[in-house]
Amino acid sequence: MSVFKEYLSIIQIQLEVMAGAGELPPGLDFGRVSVEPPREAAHGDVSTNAAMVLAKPAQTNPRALATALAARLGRAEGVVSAEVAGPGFINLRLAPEVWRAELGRALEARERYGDTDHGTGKAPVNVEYVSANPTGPLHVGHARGAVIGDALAALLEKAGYTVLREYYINDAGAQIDKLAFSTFARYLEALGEALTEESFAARFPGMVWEYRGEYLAPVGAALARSHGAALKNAPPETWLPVVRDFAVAAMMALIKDDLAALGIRHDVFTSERAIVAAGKVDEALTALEGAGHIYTGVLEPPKGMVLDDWEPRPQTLFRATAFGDDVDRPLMKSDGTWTYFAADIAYHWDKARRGYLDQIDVWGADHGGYVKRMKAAVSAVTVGKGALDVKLCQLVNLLERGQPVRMSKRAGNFVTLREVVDEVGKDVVRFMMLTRKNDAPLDFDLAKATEQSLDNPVFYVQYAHARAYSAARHAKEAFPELDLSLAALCAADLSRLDHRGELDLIRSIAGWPRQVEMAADAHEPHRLAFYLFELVAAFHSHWSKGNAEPNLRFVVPGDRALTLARLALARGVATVIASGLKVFGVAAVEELR
RNA sequence: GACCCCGUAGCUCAGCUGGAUAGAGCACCUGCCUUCUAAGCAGGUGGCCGCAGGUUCAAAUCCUGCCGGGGUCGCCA
Repeated sequence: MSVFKEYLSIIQIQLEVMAGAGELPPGLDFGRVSVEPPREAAHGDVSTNAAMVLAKPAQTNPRALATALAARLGRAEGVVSAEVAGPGFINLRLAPEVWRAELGRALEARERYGDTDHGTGKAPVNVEYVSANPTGPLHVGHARGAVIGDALAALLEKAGYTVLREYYINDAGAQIDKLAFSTFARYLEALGEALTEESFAARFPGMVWEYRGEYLAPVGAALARSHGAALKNAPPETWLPVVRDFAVAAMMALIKDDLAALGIRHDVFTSERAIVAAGKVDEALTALEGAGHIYTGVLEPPKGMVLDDWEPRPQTLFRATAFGDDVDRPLMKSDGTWTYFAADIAYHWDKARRGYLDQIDVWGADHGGYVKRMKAAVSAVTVGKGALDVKLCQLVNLLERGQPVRMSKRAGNFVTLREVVDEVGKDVVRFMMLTRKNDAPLDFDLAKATEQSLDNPVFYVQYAHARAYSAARHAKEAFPELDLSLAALCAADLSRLDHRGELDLIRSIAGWPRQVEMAADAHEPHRLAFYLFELVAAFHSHWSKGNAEPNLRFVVPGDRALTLARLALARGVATVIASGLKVFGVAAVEELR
């Protein structure tokens, strides 16, 4: 339990007492009462809005209620002072022991510090991310969704939720046929029959050679090795299913390798084709039909757009408008096969049926137009019990010293995720992807990402972690026999930490559990990056005070007890950094090179 | 035309489930290395929070309407 939650509960108890004494009407809802650090540190340690949110329902004025409550809180354990301020805030100043005790808890918890039971007992959460089409290697845009999804999953787990990480393989549809044809071209090439764009078009009328990248060459060669020339002169009907499966398997292997290089893992890979083949689309849609959410109708063309080939046509439609969407959405193509949306409904229905009513999808921003209908669908298939949150990831602008790196997927020379990871390392890629909120565009400068300076937040944070351990190494020189085990640090006399900068640092550390909870509630892992940045800045700042005032250094020759206490503080900072970096999947190093 | 995202310091962005005097980095200016890592720190300059209304004790935050940038728009995935 964080310090803030602890005092929230103390405040609630005092409010109950006041209600019992007739000072407040019975049955008030304390749900909006919050306890947080005041914006200005000068105002105190923790602040509550209790009087302001309860004044109206209690039919009193905020300052009067605040005064009465503050009088009681002033007598609570650990409270040094309780003051009414502004329109009715109550600012509490807590005894240093309260904060020092929290530092002790952080040390004992180690990387698990900040873990909460916030999500314990709640519905398990399904986080779906990456879900790139298996038609080629991942590029940097995919990396963003991958990292955000992975970090969000870890964050939710830290907050006590049960989480399943899932990847939806879009292995059905026209794109996959194009992949198969493109692979077949490479197969012919491997057999000595290199195609040109013209000969490809002549041989496969109506099909374009979509995926021209070199990465399919080894797949074509492997196909030639395993099937020889057997497919060479067969008609497409014969080889298509074979090549399709072969190519998809090869692409998924490629993608999983790319993900592994980034340290991303999934618990479950679900195939779109398997969903369709298992009849789940029919099942899901039958359920929707039974509920009256499906009908045959004619859609209006979108206004303000020119669509030459628009023909009004009766279609099978999902009544998405009943669930907040703008128009009803088609489920069946004119050739009688399901639309992508229909399969996706079945997929989300399947997730819900597996027990995941709480679903999160991480998508690229180009899918923004799809959000409402999918939320509508989840709402419909779960009969209102489920909820879908969609995190849209904006573009990543890849830069090299401020200049855009050209990316052209068509020419087949787009910058792959693998290239970027090889150049700057997975930790850097991961952290950088989390330094912006998902719906803001992200500039990713390859040169800055490897710089060791304040420009590079990854370095700045890791540097602080390394510094904390560096202090311990130096302490070993001053006190060769000093026991620096975690147990010894936990047993340190923390009351020696009484400098303002030290107490500020402890308060920052103590804010970590609250940050985790807020970030988890908002489904926004990037918030932790900003918090870590602030914590680390405070640490560097305090550290540097030792330059001018040697008595503030972490290692104080001649005072082993003080040194031990300060090393405990440094370790506390390192603990929170490690705890945060673990959520991000980034290594916390003890030494920089 | 509709829908979604964005608009905060010269630049890149936090803050947005309403709270006190709106923050950080970069850039620019001024300081600090016989030193536990100066790979850093301290200070300064810099704001009609896109515009206009509304709700509220309280609005950068919520609502409405505009303006500007991006994305998407039946049988692509």
